[in-house]
Amino acid sequence: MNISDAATQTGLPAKTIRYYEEVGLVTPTRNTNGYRVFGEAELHKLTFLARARALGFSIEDCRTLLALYEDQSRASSDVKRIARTHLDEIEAKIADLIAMRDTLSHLVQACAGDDRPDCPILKGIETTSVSKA
Amino acid sequence: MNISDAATQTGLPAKTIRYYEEVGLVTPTRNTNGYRVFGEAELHKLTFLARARALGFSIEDCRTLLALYEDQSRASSDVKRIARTHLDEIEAKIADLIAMRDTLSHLVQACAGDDRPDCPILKGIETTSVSKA
DNA sequence: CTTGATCTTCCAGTCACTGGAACCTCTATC
DNA sequence: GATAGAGGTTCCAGTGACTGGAAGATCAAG
Repeated sequence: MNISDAATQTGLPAKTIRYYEEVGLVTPTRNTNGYRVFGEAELHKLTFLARARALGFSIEDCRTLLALYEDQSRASSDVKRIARTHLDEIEAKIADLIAMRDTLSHLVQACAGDDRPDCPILKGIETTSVSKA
Repeated sequence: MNISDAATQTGLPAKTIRYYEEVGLVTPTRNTNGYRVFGEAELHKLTFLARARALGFSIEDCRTLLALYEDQSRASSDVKRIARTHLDEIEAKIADLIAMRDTLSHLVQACAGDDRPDCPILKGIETTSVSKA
């Protein structure tokens, strides 16, 4: 299986797959012509990576998760710790974004949005701070 | 006022202030010794930038907002359009993160997190996809 | 044999900083 | 005047995770 088929199968761009090889996440074999060949195992890994990335795990987290995924004697606590940490980061980001959204949506609502120069948004940016929870 | 005072006043790192000058957002004058000098106006701009960045506006958005902020004949609709677009992006990010969080928190809850290798998180990454709203 | 699609590598750019090196300037103390 | 330390300057490189594009090899079809 060539790279474009692997891309189609996994939903990842070919460029991204090459990048994953570059950083050592996958190691497809090579044909005599130099083309990458993706077998079952590599395809499986790529799918795993695509899903883990979609869940927001960093490349380094993915590297660790992939190692645990392949290690039949892993402890599930190792996986859970990584996931929990990541979950906390996601929660923190959500909280940040919600604070931003709340502040900004108030400002947007207060702005007439017409031809006049008077603008509560600009005034708000001048004076309002985003209050983190 | 030197850069470290400006940094203290605005809450921005000195490095960041230098960067803002590099990209043309502020233009402090210079002392005979080459040190940057920040007056009222530049300090005001830096504060505005710090707040706008805290609201998640990009540097390019900040550039536009700053121009509008300084333009006494601006139309508030120009500002509102930028803010609304940004607000939509924030909403989209929140939705993405919430989808991630929901998927991931289910997996974390399902995982025993002990010494055994059986791990619903890894299984979940294998099979679950993040469902966007 | 030619065309066009697909593959390869390599380099540069993205965004908004951040770290660090090398060097200059100011202020205070001896 | 020498010196130490704090603070300023520039410039270069790195971050994360790709992404775009150039230049060139290879393949499949007609």
